[in-house]
Amino acid sequence: MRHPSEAPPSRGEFAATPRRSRPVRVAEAIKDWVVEKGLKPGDRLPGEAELIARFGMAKGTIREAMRILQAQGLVTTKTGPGGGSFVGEVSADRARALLGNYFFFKQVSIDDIYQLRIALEPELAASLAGRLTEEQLGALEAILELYAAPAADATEERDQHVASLRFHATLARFGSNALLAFFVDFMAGILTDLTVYQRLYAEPNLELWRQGRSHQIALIDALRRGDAEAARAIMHEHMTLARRLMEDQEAVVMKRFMQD
Amino acid sequence: MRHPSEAPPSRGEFAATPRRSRPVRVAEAIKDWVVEKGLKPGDRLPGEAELIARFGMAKGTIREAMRILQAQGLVTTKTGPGGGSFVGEVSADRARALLGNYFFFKQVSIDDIYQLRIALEPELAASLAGRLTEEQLGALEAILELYAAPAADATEERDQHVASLRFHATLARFGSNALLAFFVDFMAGILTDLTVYQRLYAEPNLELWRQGRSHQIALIDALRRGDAEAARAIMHEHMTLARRLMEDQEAVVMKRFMQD
DNA sequence: TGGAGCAATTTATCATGATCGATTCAAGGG
DNA sequence: CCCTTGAATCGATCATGATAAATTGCTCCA
Repeated sequence: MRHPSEAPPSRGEFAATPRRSRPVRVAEAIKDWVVEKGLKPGDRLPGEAELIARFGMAKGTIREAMRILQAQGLVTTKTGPGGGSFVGEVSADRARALLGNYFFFKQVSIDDIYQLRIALEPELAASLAGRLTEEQLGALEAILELYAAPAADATEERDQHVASLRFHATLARFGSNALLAFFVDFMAGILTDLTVYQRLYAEPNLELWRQGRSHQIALIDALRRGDAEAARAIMHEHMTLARRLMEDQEAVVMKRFMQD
Repeated sequence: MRHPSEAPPSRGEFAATPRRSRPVRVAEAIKDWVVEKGLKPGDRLPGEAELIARFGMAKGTIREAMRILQAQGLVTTKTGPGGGSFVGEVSADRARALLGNYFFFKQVSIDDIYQLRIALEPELAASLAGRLTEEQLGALEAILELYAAPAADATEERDQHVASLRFHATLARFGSNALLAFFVDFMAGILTDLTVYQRLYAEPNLELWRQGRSHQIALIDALRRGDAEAARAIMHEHMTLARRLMEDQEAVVMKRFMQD
């Protein structure tokens, strides 16, 4: 950039704040630009070459800036003709992974998770009563079929618990409150990871299976009837039961990066 | 969600799966390496030069990988002697910003936020009853002093609301449940941004000021006394009041990137 | 003549390596 | 005590080539 080809047209904002590195500043400039222009997911961003010209910076710098935006899930980029960078909606999976990183070094106990589930899941259930299509109710019932019979061994038990958590995650995704849906889904995700990677729920537990399943059957019924208060009460009991049965388990903490 | 079927196969070396770009693969390798070694925040990572040698890749590739990890808040990097890259704990601010990106294109109404606040904040208040030091209680009371008198104009009104939200954010940070604390803090952050950037709470509202303040005073008292149920009830009433007064406001949605 | 398949071209991003600049800390000299 | 100097390390640039994918266009057979 110390060359005659230097072209600093729209760099007035940068010169003032050399505090952060250039790629970071470029990334933020692009973010602001997207907001300003009101671009939507799928819209094209300028290509590498144009950005290089626009910012008057080297290719590597621009590429690092795009990596930042990619890592945050804000843009996706394709190679080839017609390729380039595009505005991308942050996926729920990526958001969960990024948030999971935050909790990596924090101490989060099973009981912490259940304190939240008890507060949130009944609210979610109540808000969905009478608002689900038959197709959606059918999807929930299909998940229930995955553990129609008690588990025979530890492996089967684990799979059933993952399926059971998918029941809650699915319910969450049906919700119209994106915030509530995400939080519930996030916690189901944590528990799924713990189940799969940390051998949580290692012991088959007939009592949890029987009562949990009957709760979920009753819940679907209440949702179909549109009985919000019943749905809330059932979910509350369901969560309270699960928490009680979890008390035996060790207070495992999060100790792994959730993958994108 | 991740299922056992898509568990990482033989990702021992990179050449096997060129599905994702090299920088991404390097970043994940470093993540895994950190987990494997059980490194803690502040621990040193290999320098650029060593990573170049270790992975046999070009400097730019390594740098892009580090940018990815920096964007996720997982590493920080310093120049100069003794510099290099270090494992970094993801800050709450960054986590809020990253999660905020997820909701950027989602429709989130004020009512959605309050549905969650009503469910969570009382729970937080109850869990903190009798668990705060006098210093912490003093910090809360200090915030209260910032709006001891009703606001005179719109600007003052806005500042008072930001301070009021900081009351909730501060309370959240005192909590021992990191999950609950983050969620409450996150929503206070959203409302703060809406207040500052979108002229929410534009009209001085004497009723909200009077009742809100008396609620918070009563809440501090209950917290000091260690009366969990009273704290829960007061916070619930406080949130319900706020939601009711919010119903007049338009159902503004999130439309801006929260800054890092 | 038509068109299905395949290879060459085109247009992007992706990756490399050499080189120079900027920043930081710490040790010595005024 | 300041403050210059120097070494270590990341930061940025440039030129060049590699790789990937959509398009073009050509061949060849029915």
